[in-house]
Amino acid sequence: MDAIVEEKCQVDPLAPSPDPQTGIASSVGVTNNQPHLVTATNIVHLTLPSHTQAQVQSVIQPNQQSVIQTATNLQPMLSKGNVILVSSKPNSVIQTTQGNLQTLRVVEAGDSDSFSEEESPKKRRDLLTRRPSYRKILNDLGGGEIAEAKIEQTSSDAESELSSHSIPYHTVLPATALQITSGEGGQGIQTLTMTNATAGGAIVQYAQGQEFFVPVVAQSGSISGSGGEDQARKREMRLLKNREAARECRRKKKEYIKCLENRVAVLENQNKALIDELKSLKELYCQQKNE
DNA sequence: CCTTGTGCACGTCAACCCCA
DNA sequence: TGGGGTTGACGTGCACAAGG
Repeated sequence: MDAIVEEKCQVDPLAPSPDPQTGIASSVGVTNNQPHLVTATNIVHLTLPSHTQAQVQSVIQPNQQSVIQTATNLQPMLSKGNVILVSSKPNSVIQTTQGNLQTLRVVEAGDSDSFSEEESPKKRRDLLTRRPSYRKILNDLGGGEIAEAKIEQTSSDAESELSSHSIPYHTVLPATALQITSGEGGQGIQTLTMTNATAGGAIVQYAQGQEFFVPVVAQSGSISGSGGEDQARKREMRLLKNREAARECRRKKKEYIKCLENRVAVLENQNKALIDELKSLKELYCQQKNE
């Protein structure tokens, strides 16, 4: 049975510069027995040769110590000689619910992602002071493709509606809501809601939050094209895109906050485990001292 | 049942950033 | 350097719970 490492939050959003090059895929590996690492959207699968399965919650950060937290004891997986590369930071921890801190041999994961002294001051300052956008964070998380594809599709929908007019010009949308059918046998009836009806047209919104812009129909059947109306149309397009962008931004922000909360939980557990370990080491030390 | 407070999602504006 | 993307700020509407 393979061990599965599930990444809930791979990159610390507060890290100065979550370099895409230092993502989990490039920073985790095992040299012995050639385990297999696969990254998918938000999930990292770490396949190890051992016959164990572990659910792992981890926070792996490019410039900080990293934590891998498991629900089961990882001891059988991490046989002697295995190496986990956790970014370039030493002192990373694998923590289990049993409180077992796994001993790791941490090696350098390469210098390409490290902060070289020769880094240009400007770039360096940027990396230190600017918080990355949610987009970058999500890209680093690996989920950005979906979000971006959605945006792209939505905006291209709007543009293609404007340019190619896949909705016939003579289509009249008299109500504020109507239904269309799609699919076979009339399955998938969708409700269209018209919002923001203006002189330039109306935004038509249907089920799952997707929208497109329907230009107003002139008597002649052509899109009204005077300068003022063109301005209005451009404005509607801008508003539509910004509306969609704001929605996406909020979604990313929520994800970002979840990520932070997740990290807090993991770090709290790590802290607790380290305190326990320190305590037990102290006790051990005292015992040996008294002998 | 009505009012009030709270949380959430949304739309819009404006400032900033990035890239061609 | 202009256009477009991103995101903080602000206002609004809606849903829901609590209290009178």
